[in-house]
Parts: sequence; C-alpha cells; structure tokens
Amino acid sequence: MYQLIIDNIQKHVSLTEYEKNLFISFLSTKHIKKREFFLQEGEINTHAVFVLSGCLRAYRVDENGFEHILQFAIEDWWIIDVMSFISQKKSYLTIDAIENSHLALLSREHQLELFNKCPKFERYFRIITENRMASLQCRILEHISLPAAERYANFVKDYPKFMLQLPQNQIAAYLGITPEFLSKIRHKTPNKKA
Amino acid sequence: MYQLIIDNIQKHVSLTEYEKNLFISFLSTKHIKKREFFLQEGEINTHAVFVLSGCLRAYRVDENGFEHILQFAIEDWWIIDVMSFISQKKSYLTIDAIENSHLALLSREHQLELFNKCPKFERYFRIITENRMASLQCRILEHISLPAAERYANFVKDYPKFMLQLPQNQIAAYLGITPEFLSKIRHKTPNKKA
DNA sequence: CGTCTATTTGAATGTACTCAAAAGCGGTGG
DNA sequence: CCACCGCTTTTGAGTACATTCAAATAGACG
Repeated sequence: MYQLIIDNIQKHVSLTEYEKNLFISFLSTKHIKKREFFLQEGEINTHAVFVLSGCLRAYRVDENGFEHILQFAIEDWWIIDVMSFISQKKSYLTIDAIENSHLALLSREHQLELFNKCPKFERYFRIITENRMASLQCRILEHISLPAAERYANFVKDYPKFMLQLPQNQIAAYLGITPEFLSKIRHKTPNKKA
Repeated sequence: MYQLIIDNIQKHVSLTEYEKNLFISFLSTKHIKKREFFLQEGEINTHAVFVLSGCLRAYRVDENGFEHILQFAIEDWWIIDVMSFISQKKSYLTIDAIENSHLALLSREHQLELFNKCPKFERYFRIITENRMASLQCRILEHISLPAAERYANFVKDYPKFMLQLPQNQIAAYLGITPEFLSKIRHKTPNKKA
C-alpha cells in the first residue's frame, strides 16, 4: 500500500529496511470522498497529505465566496497548507477532495521526530521543498509576465494529467481567471500553430 | 563580519563554536556595485547569496526586454535562482545589485558538504526553504485573487523597508504591472482610511 | 548646469470581469 | 428508458481594469 510513497522518497534518498519501516510506522491512512473536506479554514493543518490515489485541491475562499486554487494534488503528490503546517496555527486555506481519494498522512509531530531520528528524512523533505519552491517561482513569473491565454497554454503543456481529471472551472480558479473567460480563451484558439 | 549570518542561522538552530567556524570556513565574500550583475541569464548559479548589506534583485527579462522581478533581497536575506542552484544548470534569471552591496557566498558544493558533515545545517536550510515556500504561496494567492491596487497596498504594508530603498518602477515590475499604472494607482488613493 | 532616468498625465486600446441567459451533460428517480 | 434537476460550459453585451504610446515634468548625478 505504501510502495508509492516509499518509491517517491527513494527517488531522492535511499532507505534501509529499518528506515522504511520506521517511516511507515509513522504514517496513517485515510479515505476521503469527493467534495469532502480534509482541512477547513481556521483549522490547524496537523498532517501532511500524500495522495495515494484520487485528487485534492488547496484553495482560499475570498470575501465574495470565490475560490482561488493554490494547488492540485494527484497520485504521488504531497499537499499541505504550508503556513499552517509549519507553524501549527490556524489555516486560511481549505483542502478538499475533487475525486474519491486514498491518502497517506504524516503529522508534523511525527515528521519532526523523524527528522531527529534520521536526518535522511529531513534531507528528503528539504529536497522536495526546494523543488516546490522552484516551481512556485515559475508560476509567479508566469503570472507577472504572461496574459491568461498563454498561462493556460502552458498549463495544458505542463500538466496534461490534470487536464484529464479537472473540470474547466477549477482550472480557471487555478489560473486566476473567471470560468467565462477561460471558455472564451479556449474557443478563440482553434489553431495552435507557432 | 559574519555575525549577521550566524545570528540568522541561530534563529533556527543553535551552533557550537566548532560549527560556526566550519560554516564560516565555507563562506566567501564579495563586494558588488550598483547595477553590477551577480548572475546573468544562461550562467549557472553556483553560489547562494546572503546579503550582508545593500540590495539585490532576481528577475527575468522577457522577449520584449521587460523585466519581471521575482525577488528583492536586502540585508539579512538570501537570494538565489533556486532552479539553477539546485540543478546546477543554466539560469533563466538575472541577479544584479540595486545598491552597492556586500555579500556572503556559499557554493552549492559546500552547502551539500555541510549537510553531510552536520545535519543541523540541512535543518536550517530546510526551515528557511519551508518559510519561503509559504511566502511564495501567499504571493500567488494575492496574484490570483486581488487587483493591482490591493496588491500594492499589501506590499506597502508588508515590506516597508523595501519601500524606502526601491524606485517605483522596480516595485511595479515586482507587482506585475506597468510603472505608469502604478503611478496612477498611487495618485488615485489619497485617502487610506478603512 | 545639462544629461539621463524615473515619474506623472492623458488618450486610445486591449484584456479580463460582471451579469444574464442559453445550451450541454450527468446523475437520479419514476 | 425517459424526464427532470443541478451544475458546468458557452455566448453576448456592457463595464472595469490595466496597457500602450506619447509627451510633459520631476529628480538624481556628474
């Protein structure tokens, strides 16, 4: 069951059998149904989520009720409200399931204990956090330098897997545009030639 | 000379004298003048930069020659092109000095060696990378949910120090708007009452 | 003092949003 | 199997936000 997450870790650091078991002993598991909340605004994000199957999203709801999506997570991705997770304070994000999903959970407490017991795990999280930081920087650059149509084109190119399982209005909420405008972008670009 | 950076580290992990000296032995130092490049597009970002004094910026130049600023760094801040630094591949960002600056440098090679010799340093960088990831997420959320005038207001509120040393056109390039529009925003908001 | 760059201002244009309504699509129950 | 309901997507008209281009003004620096 945990092969996926162990493999993910071993892309970055190699583990002994003892370490694998140690790690797994710290995990718990959870099934969550479509539209069910994992984290609601104001709660504390006590556990980091690794998606074994399904799809989740992390988003903020503004004062007008509009959702703005920070991240999608499908199979083999981590998802957390970093701010709340690292400080263990109230979240201002919501995390819920877009599909029925199977999750592996690691509490912040267990994570820190793991870091103390075995620096390899701290290395693993250091590395994936570096990688995520790089991809967040790319996303910011796209936002401050490209119009919506090009950001959408890049999204299609970079995340073909997401395109398959996400409704259009969710993609719009991720790109920072209205669903109406995304619809117009899609129909105004029938020819994708350079 | 390195007191600032040692103090910065000790906000997150405590160091023995030996560890302090080990760390310092891996640092080098550099003076850089206003408008001088630290990193040009296409080069490899071999060294992480810690600003001892002055001010730097990391930005991307688009095909029309416009600059889009990803990050400013003043005294007590780190600045790198993460993507290039962690992969040691060609950068697509430029880093240069906004003011005459004094820098402490740590090569990726030395950094990784440090991680192996002393996990405390890996912890320090894990922590500051987590923090940066959280702040990048905030910035993305602001971009996808707020109009320029509010993003500017937040910038003024969150980074008063930057306001003191940065010209307006640089702030516009950071906010993702034109300098002309920022000027209009500033003059259309004479009253800052709630 | 003159030069270079940064900021301001205005008019015209383009990008994206709001609101409203229609069309499409999927699931559910009769 | 079909009819209905709710939700997503499309379409259009009107509006607001932000850019472009050009020119005037203000500041910084040698």
